[in-house]
Amino acid sequence: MAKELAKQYSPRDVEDRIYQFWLDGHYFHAKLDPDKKPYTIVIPPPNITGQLHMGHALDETLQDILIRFRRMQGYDTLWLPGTDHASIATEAKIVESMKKEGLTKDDLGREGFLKRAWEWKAQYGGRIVEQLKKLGSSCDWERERFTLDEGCSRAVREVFVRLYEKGLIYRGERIINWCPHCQTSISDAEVEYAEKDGSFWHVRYPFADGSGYVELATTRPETMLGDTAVAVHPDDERYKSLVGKKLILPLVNKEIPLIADEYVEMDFGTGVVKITPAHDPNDFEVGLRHNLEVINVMTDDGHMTDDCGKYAGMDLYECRKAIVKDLEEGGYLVKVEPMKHNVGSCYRCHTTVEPRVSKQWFVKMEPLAKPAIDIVRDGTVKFIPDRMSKVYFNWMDNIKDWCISRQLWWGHRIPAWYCPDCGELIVTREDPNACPKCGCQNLSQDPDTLDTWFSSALWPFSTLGWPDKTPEIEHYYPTNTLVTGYDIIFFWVARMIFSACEYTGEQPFDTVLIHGLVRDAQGRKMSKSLGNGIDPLEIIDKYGADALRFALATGNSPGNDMRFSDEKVEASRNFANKIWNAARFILMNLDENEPAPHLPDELALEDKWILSQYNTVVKEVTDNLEKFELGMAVQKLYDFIWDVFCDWYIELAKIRLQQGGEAAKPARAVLVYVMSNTLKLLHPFMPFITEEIWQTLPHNGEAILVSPWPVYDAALAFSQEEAKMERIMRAIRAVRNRRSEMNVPPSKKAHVYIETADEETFRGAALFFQRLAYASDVTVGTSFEIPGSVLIVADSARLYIPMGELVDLEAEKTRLHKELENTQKQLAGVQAKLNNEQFVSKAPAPIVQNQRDTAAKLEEKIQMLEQSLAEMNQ
RNA sequence: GGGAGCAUAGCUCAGCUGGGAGAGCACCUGCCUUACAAGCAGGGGGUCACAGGUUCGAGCCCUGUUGUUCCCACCA
Repeated sequence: MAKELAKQYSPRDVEDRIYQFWLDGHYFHAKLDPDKKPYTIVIPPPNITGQLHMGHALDETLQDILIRFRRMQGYDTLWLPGTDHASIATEAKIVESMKKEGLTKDDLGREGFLKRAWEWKAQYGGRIVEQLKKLGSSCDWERERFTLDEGCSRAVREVFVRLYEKGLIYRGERIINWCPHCQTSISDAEVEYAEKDGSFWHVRYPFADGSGYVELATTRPETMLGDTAVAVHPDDERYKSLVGKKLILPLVNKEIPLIADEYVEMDFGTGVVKITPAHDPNDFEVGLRHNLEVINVMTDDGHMTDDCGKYAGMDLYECRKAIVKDLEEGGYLVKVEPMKHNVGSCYRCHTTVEPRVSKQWFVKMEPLAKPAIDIVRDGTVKFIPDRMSKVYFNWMDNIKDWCISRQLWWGHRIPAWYCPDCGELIVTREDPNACPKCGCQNLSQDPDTLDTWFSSALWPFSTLGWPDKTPEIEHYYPTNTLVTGYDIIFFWVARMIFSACEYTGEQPFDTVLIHGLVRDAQGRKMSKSLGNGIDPLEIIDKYGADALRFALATGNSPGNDMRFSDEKVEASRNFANKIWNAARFILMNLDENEPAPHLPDELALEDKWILSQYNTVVKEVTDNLEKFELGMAVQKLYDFIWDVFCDWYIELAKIRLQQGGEAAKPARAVLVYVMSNTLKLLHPFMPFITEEIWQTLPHNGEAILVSPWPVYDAALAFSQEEAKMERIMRAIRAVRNRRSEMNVPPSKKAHVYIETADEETFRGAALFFQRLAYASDVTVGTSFEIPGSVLIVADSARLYIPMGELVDLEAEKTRLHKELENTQKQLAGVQAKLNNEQFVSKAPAPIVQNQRDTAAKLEEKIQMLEQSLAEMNQ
């Protein structure tokens, strides 16, 4: 009985059903089986504010491929999913939604705000998770985590306290990056620099004693209100004698000193720099060296402070204009030059960040960085591709202290309390009731929260129960592979590595698989502002998740960006359809009681050939996957399934299938065997369609995703049969080729005479020629003389096809001459190599042998061509 | 200023430890050959950016040049 399948594969009818089937079977759930080797991946937790984009799609696809592969190989696999609370992004969203109701954070208060945030999380935080499922991600949803859940929060607290106790966390006034829009400090890593057009204002600062002035230049005139010195280089002859004199700060009319500091570059501009310790990192350092006053002129939301006189309350850019105008009117402005300079902006909201002195919490990085550098240098943690470790080293070698406090409410609150009476600072694992020093009970907790990345840094172990020694930590930690994009090596990967070294004493994972960005068809970064983003969900809807996954995996190599286009998905969709139809064909031909895949005792030549080819694919694909060469693995499967299995084997199998009876049995068995095992190899890449088809085919076991991964089988290596089959295939291609060149329609069949020394092989292949080379009849012999026939010379046979009226003897001669010449040229090339003493003695034996074989084939062909030409001339 | 990637067919890109120059799309020719026209068969098309070097042999390794993209640092 033939089972009926639709002519075209329809992912929509399959995917949700199959996914539910997997969920119902709890196949994704890690069983914590101590007898099995674990394989663990922790997901890069997407933001709860996130919408699935192509970057996620790629990231998830790669992880799912690895997890499914290892699961089938028999590992106890855990793919641990979860989401990130995304402090800045989420808080911004909540504030935004409150704004619509005319509410501010202060209106609601901290508690009210947090309540609202948790409500928002409950409503929308799961959206991204549902979207991940559409991709087919086989995460262990029963272990889903959230960076702000109880366990992760406990880990955060533990780490904070430990670092504090160790003296690696400190609080201090430092210059930090301030985002006036998000109204919080951000870390150095969170600033993006871009070159922008600006102006260079040249200004005169007069000496207090009226003895002239110095000229300096600035790109940010508004900061001059916070100037507390002007600096020159100590060796600068122009100014040496003037150092120590007082200058009048224009507009402010305050005296500031002219100081000497090596930081100043003599050759740049006028060699004079205004020093604003509160608003420039370098100036801050200068200020420390010279004990200068630090005057903050900017408010949290980017306006001038009340101390700024007439400029107070202006927004920075308003103020800049006003100051420039006043400088001009006061005769201080010398000139304005256009200038390109790098401006930092907030990675979340892209507002220009302002350097600003502020009291913040920092992690002392140097002691933490060292072990983290070593563990990568000694290979315990490997980056793929390797060059990414250079990016890592570069950052770690020049690491600066990490500003971890944020002036936000949504996040892990800093576990520090201040005593109003004695000023004691209390940092503890349990919330304190009273000051341990003076007993005061009126403690106040630090209002700040921690950088989101502080909790993400602990993700590989906080999710497994750390700091407790849970069975999960024991079994699944250290995890194995981390898959992520190169854009977050600093934010996340580096911080996980040093965190793991410090707190767990082990690497968080052994391999970091880095992928690139998914760009649009023109190679542009996908972005909201450009509106060129491609929605993975729309692609899934249109082409299916398998097609999307396949498109993302194909031609993708570690660390490199890739372009995404509809054409690519279409090609993948077509491939899915090809597989679907191959399955449909096989099913059409199966007996009602076809047994599960097994190999018959009697195998035909073509059976051995396909099994041998399949066997090679098993080996290579497994090998590729183990080496994280996913793009290569997928390419091999594509080629094998389409070009080898479908285009040749299925066509050859049709012969016996149509004969029916006993002849059909082994063909059916081999079809089912190769098909279902190839589906297994393809399953990590295209999970839905492979499961769907596998379930329809005769099979053992519950589901393909938990079926054993195929292994290389020496018993299936049939090299002689492969060689024989190749010979036949070459002859068939040669016939097709000739007929095509002569524009003979397929409907015009013709008798084919095969003249060969290897009669046995070709006699056995007679039906192949009928089926695949448009032969009406096939006669095999050692010598023929067929007048008025087309002559085709393959390397091991001459084929005559009588086609009377179509044959132009002279044209045939010319063609054969040309072919002879070409073949002779080829042979000459090969022989040149073989005659080279150096080549023969130095090249590896298999390479030399290969050249000898090629020469033999060419010689054989030349001989046949010459013979043919001689016969034609008679 | 420092570092990295990329440059292969008209387009997009594979090419793993050096030995066959490849795929998809596009193009041309012929086919509805009952699994698949989302298909089948055949075809054209490349100085592997340029110049040197190492090697029996280089798209691949080394040096330099050009073009291009990115990352880091940052001179006000």
